[in-house]
Amino acid sequence: MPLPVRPPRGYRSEIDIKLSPDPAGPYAGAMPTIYEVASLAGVSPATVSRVINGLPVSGAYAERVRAAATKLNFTPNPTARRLRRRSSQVLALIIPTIENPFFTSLARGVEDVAQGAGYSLVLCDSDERHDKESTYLDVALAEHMAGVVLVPATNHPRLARLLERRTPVVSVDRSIRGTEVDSVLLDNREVARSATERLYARGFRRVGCITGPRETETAQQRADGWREVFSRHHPRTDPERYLRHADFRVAGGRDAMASLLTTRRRPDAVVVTNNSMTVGALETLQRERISPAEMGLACLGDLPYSVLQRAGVEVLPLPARSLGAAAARLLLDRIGGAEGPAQRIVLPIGGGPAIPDR
Amino acid sequence: MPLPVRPPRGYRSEIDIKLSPDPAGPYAGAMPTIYEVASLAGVSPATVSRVINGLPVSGAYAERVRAAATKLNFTPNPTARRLRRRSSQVLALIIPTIENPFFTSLARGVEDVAQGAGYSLVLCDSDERHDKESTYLDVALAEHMAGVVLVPATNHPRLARLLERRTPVVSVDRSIRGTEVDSVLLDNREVARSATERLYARGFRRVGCITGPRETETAQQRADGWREVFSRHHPRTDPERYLRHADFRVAGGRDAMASLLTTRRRPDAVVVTNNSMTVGALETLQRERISPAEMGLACLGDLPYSVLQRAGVEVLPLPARSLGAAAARLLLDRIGGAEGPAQRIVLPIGGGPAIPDR
DNA sequence: AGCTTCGCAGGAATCGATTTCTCGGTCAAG
DNA sequence: CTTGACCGAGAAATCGATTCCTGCGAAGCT
Repeated sequence: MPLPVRPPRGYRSEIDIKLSPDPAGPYAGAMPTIYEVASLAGVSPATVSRVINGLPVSGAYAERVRAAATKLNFTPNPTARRLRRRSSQVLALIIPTIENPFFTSLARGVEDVAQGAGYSLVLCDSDERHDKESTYLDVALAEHMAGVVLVPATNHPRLARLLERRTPVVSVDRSIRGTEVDSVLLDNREVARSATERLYARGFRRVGCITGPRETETAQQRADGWREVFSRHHPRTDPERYLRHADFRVAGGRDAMASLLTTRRRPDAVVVTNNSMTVGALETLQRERISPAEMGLACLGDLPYSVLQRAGVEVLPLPARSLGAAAARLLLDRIGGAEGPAQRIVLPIGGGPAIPDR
Repeated sequence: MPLPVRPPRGYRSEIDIKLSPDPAGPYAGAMPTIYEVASLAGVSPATVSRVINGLPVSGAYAERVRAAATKLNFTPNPTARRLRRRSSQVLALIIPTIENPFFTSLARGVEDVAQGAGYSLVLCDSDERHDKESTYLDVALAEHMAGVVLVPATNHPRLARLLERRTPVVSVDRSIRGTEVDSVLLDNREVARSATERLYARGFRRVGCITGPRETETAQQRADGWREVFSRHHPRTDPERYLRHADFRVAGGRDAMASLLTTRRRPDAVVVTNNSMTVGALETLQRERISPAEMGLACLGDLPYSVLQRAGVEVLPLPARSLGAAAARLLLDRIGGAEGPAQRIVLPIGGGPAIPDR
């Protein structure tokens, strides 16, 4: 039985023909390689590789290889494999902040699916910054990641190089303009509409809105949904008087609410378009000793531990986990070779399955 | 000027001597390699490597290489580098759940430091499960990660193989028994003591305690701190009557509080040893319509957005971010080759710098 | 001037797996 | 019985960077 060309690592064969382990060497405790498995099984490394990857190998050989691999507790070195294959079993997930539970839920959704399909996940926090986002996209490229799930921090993430290399990218929660990329989104307009309706249904007379930055798509869509219902109730009032743009953070919500309170004929209820800003809005209300009856609040998105509910806030949970799961499934499809134009999946907001299970 | 031995990828040189780009080939859009840089600079790949890694190279050559690298926008392929060097610039952070803000803050702390030192971070969620934790540890091993920051899900994480390979591991928040591993911990006993004292200071007469699982070290230590103060106030009472073990989750806190309420001569205040259980405890109290004055609560750890504070809970914030940062610094020291016995860093709870800055 | 030393760049081996190519052997058809 | 197709395993190239080793040339020393 011929030995592999290269002596297995940790063995010396230059002068001694007899191969002997070198336990004092720098490789003590290292993982076995395919060469060691091949040598133990009395086959070539190529055959071991074939067995591992399920390529046709005659039964007897396959059995010997499997036995040897088990005995040595062999795991293929993912780095070597990645170098050769030019691809890996790793996905990147880039979120704007790990500290908002909405995104951690989304991350769970992605992870569940990735995990189930044998992929690892690298979680990256772009901190809502274009530069950090770009850096992580470069990392994904350099690391030959199999795909990227991206919650874009800006309207124009730097995807060009990634797409050139045909690395699948799926955007979640926010879409990307001008680039053909799959996306999984919420029906933001509908959620906002529904939140506004609920406040009117509860008897409030004039419902204002606090939304996110002007240039952010989700913020606009949610404001649009509110505006639609508002205008129906107050056809002769300019809705913009009752709309505030903030930054999707606690402090922004705080200030926006303070500003709304000073409005002439101020609103008696407010739709706040994300969870963090609602916390800020609540803070202002509590500071001003304004009760939930005097000023109704609706919040798009949830905060765990029912904080908001307890304060009398009308909460419209968003399916963050489903969003992540759907994005991951779409990404895996593309990685699996699915062709066709970029898809745009809009999740129903009422709960229910994200996309049909397979 | 001799050409490199291997023709650069994407070029053919078998029949034509003239090297010409092959834009239709499968490598369109691929990243440049060190061979291409070498060829453009008219030097050997070895020299390019030296320049990139800051090894001594004469000025003129170095300049040519740098120019070529810049022109081609060259980034060394981390996979190839990792294979050769048998190590990477990636850290793993394994936390029990991404959905507890305590751990996301901790993650931020780790990330800040890692990022600053040029390391990437892979965030893994063990879901408090031994098997998932083991899997991630195996991944860290196989991926040649530079080090691991671990919040152990169990008392005996399977670190053996990682340590054999001399991969540095730092445990955070919870320590590991019987294994020589650096750890960064909180003074759990002191935090609990302090929380208990505060409730007595506020005038409560009998302070009970809800802590985590019996076999969890942090749960024990925190219970010990409470027990110490309790026994000082009630020398002739068996503290165990006023102690409940739950599971560190919301439901556990809910049930434990319900159980405490039925105690003969029930407590008029309770120290709850983590944030999630406090939410559960609050739920029970609100369901029973028991006011904050009737039943005081203290919580070890924070929940963002001041939920707890608003409910009259005495909150003792824990320095999660510092914990993560300190762990990361310790890990980077070890990666940098720091020798010596395993360290055990206990952070002060009052805030202030985690460990002296350098 | 001759010899050693030293610095520095190139050649080639190397990391560990995958994959193409090659070739010996088997079987079927002529 | 010979020849061609085919199957399957081994040999070797390959992925892209690092690093050991060799050797050239310049500088220093006697």
